[in-house]
Amino acid sequence: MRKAPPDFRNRKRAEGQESVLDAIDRRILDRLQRDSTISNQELAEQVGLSPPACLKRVRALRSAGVITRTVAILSPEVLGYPMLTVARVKLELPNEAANHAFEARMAELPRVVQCMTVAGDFDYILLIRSRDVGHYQDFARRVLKLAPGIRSYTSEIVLQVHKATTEVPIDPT
Amino acid sequence: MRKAPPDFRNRKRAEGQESVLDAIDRRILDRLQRDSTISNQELAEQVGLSPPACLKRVRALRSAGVITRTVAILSPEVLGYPMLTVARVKLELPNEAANHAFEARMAELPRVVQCMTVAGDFDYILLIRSRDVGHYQDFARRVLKLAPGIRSYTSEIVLQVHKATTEVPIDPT
DNA sequence: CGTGAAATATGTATCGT
DNA sequence: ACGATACATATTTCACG
Repeated sequence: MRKAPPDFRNRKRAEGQESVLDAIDRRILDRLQRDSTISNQELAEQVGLSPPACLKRVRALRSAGVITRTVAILSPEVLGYPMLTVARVKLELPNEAANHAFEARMAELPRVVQCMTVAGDFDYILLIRSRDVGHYQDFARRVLKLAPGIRSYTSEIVLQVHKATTEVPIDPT
Repeated sequence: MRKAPPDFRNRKRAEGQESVLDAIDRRILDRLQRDSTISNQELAEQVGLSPPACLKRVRALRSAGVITRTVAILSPEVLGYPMLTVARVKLELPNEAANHAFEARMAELPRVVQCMTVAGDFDYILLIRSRDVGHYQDFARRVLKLAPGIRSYTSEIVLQVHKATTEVPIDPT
């Protein structure tokens, strides 16, 4: 009972095709993931299409889920969250209920910007935004120490972010 | 001979003020970091301003560096990069030249989506996008094993991304 | 997919508070 | 200094070939 669009346009697929995106689609995506403030006119010109044709493709790319969303990226520093920490969490028991509870908790905390499971230790890796060290310590105590089913955790303070891109490789690199 | 706006509007600052953003600015940022496809008209209505006044604020927020950029977020899965890996790298000698060379190398590799230095071990943490396990192994051999000055590295395969937001906390949480 | 026209949004100027 | 109204310009978007 799936309802989402199963694939992108009626291009050749199901043949083990690697991608259903043609060169123009890739150029559109390349531009938009760098800067989506450009007008559709400008974009159309850059990719060699008329504005309506370009717009149709962008909309198709959206509804197909290739473009998941379009957002403004804000400066954490200016907004008072200059600190970034990588935390690793180990649960007591990796059972379904405990995992789900933990993930739901992380989902609702704005300071947790990333939460993922990694192979090997049945661990979570978190990226956490904080105002300062005290603010982080507060978070660690409130959320990590007291959270149900947490066995242990480690924190690593990020000294410098050298690269943090939202871009996904497009060309067959 | 400065030309860029030295600070954000002529609000009260230099008084050790924590922030120069008022409630309306925060509402603008809140909307735009969730979805920047809304028109300025719609945004203006939502924040209770006239379209020109709203536009002026958005532009000011941009040139002040509060909004750093506006981008389309693409689906790594659809684009053929479903795999995410966290790598930790330890350099032989944490000298200036080696660090800079490594950071420059990471900056130019599209598959490296994040690169940061963490306290404690003078280490790097990388987040790497790959097509599959073989593709990552290839990367690890070419980039991590053979990179000059690398002492050791570990890789952790991300099984599931539960949360990955580009949003920064706005309200005084 | 392109062209042309209608609908809509953006951007500017000016005035008022 | 900031916002609102009104007007001009530009872009988005629809219908059609």
